[in-house]
Amino acid sequence: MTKYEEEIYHIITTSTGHLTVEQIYAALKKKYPKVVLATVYNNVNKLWKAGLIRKISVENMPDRYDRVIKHDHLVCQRCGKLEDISFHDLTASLREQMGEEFLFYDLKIFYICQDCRNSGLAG
Amino acid sequence: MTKYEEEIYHIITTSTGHLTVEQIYAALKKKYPKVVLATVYNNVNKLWKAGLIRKISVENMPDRYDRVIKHDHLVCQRCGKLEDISFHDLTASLREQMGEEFLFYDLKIFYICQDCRNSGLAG
DNA sequence: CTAAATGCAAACTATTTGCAACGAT
DNA sequence: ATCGTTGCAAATAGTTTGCATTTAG
Repeated sequence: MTKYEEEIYHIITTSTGHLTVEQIYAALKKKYPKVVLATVYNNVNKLWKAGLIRKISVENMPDRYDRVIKHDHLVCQRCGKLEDISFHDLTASLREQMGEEFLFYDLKIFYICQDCRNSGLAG
Repeated sequence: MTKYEEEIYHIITTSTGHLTVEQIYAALKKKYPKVVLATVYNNVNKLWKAGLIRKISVENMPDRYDRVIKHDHLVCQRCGKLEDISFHDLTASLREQMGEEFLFYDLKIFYICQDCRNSGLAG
């Protein structure tokens, strides 16, 4: 692992923030002011292809990166905030219903987070 | 509903193909050669905001559009192909585990489709 | 020395926006 | 007349690529 790869991996896996490339870039820049965005993209892709980090795509937002340990996600439909949550594992049940092996599954629950519910705009 | 809105809605809901904007555009152009891409984007967004169609984001591919009737998705990790599948409904179980209401959930199962498994490149 | 990683700019893909012209009330 | 829709071009966001330079083994 190169310096940046290691650092980026560290940033992603120690944050609970489900960071975007821009956010990783900003964090990395504090320590290495000369780094450029493309380097972050390159490294994030490398880590992802190596299976060391997880990529999360949500409609209408930039991709975010996360630890690979198995867990599900709660997505606020209003502000886009992402939180980890671990529901009962579905692997066995899904495999049985499918009648076939699969690689992994991705479960997202969309809701309105407490912050958004509080900050008015009822609905 | 305008002419295009209606037509686009029709294309999306009668296809099983989980079409991208480009594909919708191509289909629409056969009937209305003068339509432009931006119009497809605008209408697709309008339909989506109105809750009439569903948007599907998968890592590393353009968004696709689908019917709104509740169902899950099978995604081929290799070629990106998307298929519908309906697993046992998880709503009650998730709500119970969450202890809170949510809007909806999104379940994707990643696998290698038969076509990809056949066409060599073992693994 | 060599191969891989980085900085940088340019390219590219997907998508959105501004605006003038058009079309349907 | 008015207001939303369309065509069109330009802008933007997110991401990838090519290449010369730097860095690490």
